[in-house]
Amino acid sequence: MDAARTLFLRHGYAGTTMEQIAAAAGLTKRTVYNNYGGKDALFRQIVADVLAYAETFAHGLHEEFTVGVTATNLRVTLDDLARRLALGIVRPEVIALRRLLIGEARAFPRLGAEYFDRAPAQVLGALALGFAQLARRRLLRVDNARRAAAHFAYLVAGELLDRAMLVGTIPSKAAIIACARDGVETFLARYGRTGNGKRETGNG
Amino acid sequence: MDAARTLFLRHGYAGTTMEQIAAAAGLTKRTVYNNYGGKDALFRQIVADVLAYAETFAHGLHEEFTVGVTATNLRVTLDDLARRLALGIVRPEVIALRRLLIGEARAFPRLGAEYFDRAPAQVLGALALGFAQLARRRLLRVDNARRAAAHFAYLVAGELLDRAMLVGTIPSKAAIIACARDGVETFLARYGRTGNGKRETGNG
DNA sequence: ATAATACTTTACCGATGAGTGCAATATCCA
DNA sequence: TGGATATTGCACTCATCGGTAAAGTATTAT
Repeated sequence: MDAARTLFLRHGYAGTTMEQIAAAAGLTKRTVYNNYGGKDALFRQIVADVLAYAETFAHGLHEEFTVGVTATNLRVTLDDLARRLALGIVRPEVIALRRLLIGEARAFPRLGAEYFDRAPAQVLGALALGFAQLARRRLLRVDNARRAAAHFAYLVAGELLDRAMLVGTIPSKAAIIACARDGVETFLARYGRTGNGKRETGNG
Repeated sequence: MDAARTLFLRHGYAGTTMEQIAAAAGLTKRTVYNNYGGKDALFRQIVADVLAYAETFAHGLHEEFTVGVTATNLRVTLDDLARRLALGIVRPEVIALRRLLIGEARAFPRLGAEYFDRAPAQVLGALALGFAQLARRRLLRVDNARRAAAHFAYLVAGELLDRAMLVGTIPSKAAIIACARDGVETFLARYGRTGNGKRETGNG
């Protein structure tokens, strides 16, 4: 399984042969067929495993996100959250998985949607939950928590993600952190209560 | 060429055979080989053509973007720009092209980067140019025009694009317009001069 | 020891599809 | 009409790769 996951992520579905998988695993093609029942099933199982792992990342974001947040440390909390989010999204394995799922979307039409529901959507859900809580505590001004979550996520990582998906190169850590911080800046300009952001918006 | 483009975008590179292309074009496989020299060359040429077309869309955004903009119509101008941008990005052909390039990134490593440079980067460049002009005319407060352009673009279309890429479904026009308008809202909260981003309630 | 199970080896099948050779035929232009 | 060029039809090669067959070999439990 480890061998298959590595090979699929590195060389894609069509670019990986069952013999390569068997060789990398120290097994024989026949054994792989006996245990995992064909390339399709093997691939699906591996994707399912990776998705389960990706889900834990999404849930991990919710931890320590709302507890202990005050008006004074809100910005630094969001900065930290944004940095973790951006660094998590543009990780090479994540990009490889996304590219893999998009590339095999015709052969496996369900997997892309399943990934979206179990990773990005979970992240957005966790963010929305947190923002709603912060809004209830008057630390943010959020009318539509879900929309705010999307704005946060794609402000912070949208460009990096898009570029990484198309170009295939992972941006530098410094660039990621800069994007994250500036994304929070814009986020707080709209959703922060006056006094949180660097500047205030004309409130009506 | 038309036949090949359609087939490649619809069924992918590996999912399209030279015979299908020839049949769709009313030609013979042999003739296609005589004129276009193999599947690789044909594919590259088609992508090049589509990229040239995509570039015109990017440049088209710059038109009527800065001229005639005043403090009073800034918001509606940006709303219109955002709507055009979002509608342009999530068009089925665009999504299909992006998925195609990502899927074939291993066979054609350059094409993804070339697409990024000729379409999204051109859009970001045009936006940055326009925002810089508007900042010079004191209609926006933009410190980093390039970053502002990225924020604008991915606020407006980031989530739609990401979802479309993974799930493969095109969002409804109403959803696109709502995203565009709310993205402008957040954009103006940071980059608008006080008095432009007035209404932060009653979205959707 | 013995029987059941799992793994290995090697060879093979079948399908697919890119690309080619070549002679016959159509099309076009002067 | 004649000659150059483009197109066709068809059979063919070559390579890849998923998947299978069958017989032999290790492992393990009882």
